[in-house]
Amino acid sequence: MEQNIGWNLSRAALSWRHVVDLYMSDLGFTQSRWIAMLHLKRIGEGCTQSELASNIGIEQPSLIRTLNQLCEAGYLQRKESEHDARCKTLWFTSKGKEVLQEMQTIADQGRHALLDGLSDEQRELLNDALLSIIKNAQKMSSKH
Amino acid sequence: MEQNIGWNLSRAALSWRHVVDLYMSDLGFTQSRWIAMLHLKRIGEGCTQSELASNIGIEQPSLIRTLNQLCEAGYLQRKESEHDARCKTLWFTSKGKEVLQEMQTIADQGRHALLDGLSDEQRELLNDALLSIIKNAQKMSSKH
DNA sequence: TCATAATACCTAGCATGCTAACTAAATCAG
DNA sequence: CTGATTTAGTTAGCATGCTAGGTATTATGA
Repeated sequence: MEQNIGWNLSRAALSWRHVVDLYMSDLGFTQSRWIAMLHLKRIGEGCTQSELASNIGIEQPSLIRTLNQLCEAGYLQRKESEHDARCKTLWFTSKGKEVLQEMQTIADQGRHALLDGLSDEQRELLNDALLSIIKNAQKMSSKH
Repeated sequence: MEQNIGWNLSRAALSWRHVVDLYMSDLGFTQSRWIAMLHLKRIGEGCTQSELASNIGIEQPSLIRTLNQLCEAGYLQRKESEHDARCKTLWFTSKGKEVLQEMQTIADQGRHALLDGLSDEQRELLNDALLSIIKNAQKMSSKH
């Protein structure tokens, strides 16, 4: 039973992503794009790409592909930084600002439905267990 | 806090995979290849590709790429089925049989380390929560 | 029996994470 | 000041899941 826990983790994460993608597809967003948009909103426009990547917890190259798509789709804009010629800062377009609220609503609804049947306590225990696994993984990766 | 649970799920699953890949890389296996090998061992040589995919819980095209790699690397062999010309059956090579035991050991060690700090009860609750999410996701996907 | 549906395998291409390695710019150290 | 290191952004390519769609074979049903 416990032998499947890693696989179940993987399946649960994939299922979650597919459901979010399904619900966001009406808006034209996938999970990674939605995550990037909401994190940018949270830390504030004008941050650099590497700041956003670090805030989300992914590597820069993973983020750049997503940013390219969001810029192409007209939700974001890159601007050269005035202080540091290496940096580019990120800004919402007006189109981008418009979808933020609706995106948040859909994400909340999806999460609500996916966690249906789990008590508040169970959700908390789940989250704690996930954080514990992430922490253990970091330790193990850095040792290797 | 609860807002991050989906993202934490995703990070935990990815971290898990990367740790397994790290430990398996000495053997030349990645998570998906290891999963395919162990599931085949469990259900028995001679099954068809679609049986294995269904047993693992992935779609056929996802499995086929992995099987190609395992066959190329000399761990598995495909044979035409005698009863049904559409099917191919899967068999371990002697090289494949040799690594099975070691693979299982490494996987067990990795899981042990990743779950370090979680009690038996917490592990069970985690697993239950994951299964619940997977079930909810299936319901939601089929409705759309 | 013969057309239609279902099944098995496969290819092609998307989505998303990663590492490796490049360029340009800033910073630091001798 | 100049060479070495660090940082930001990028491209290239691997790993893995998926769906869509094609081909061959089997099963089904009128």
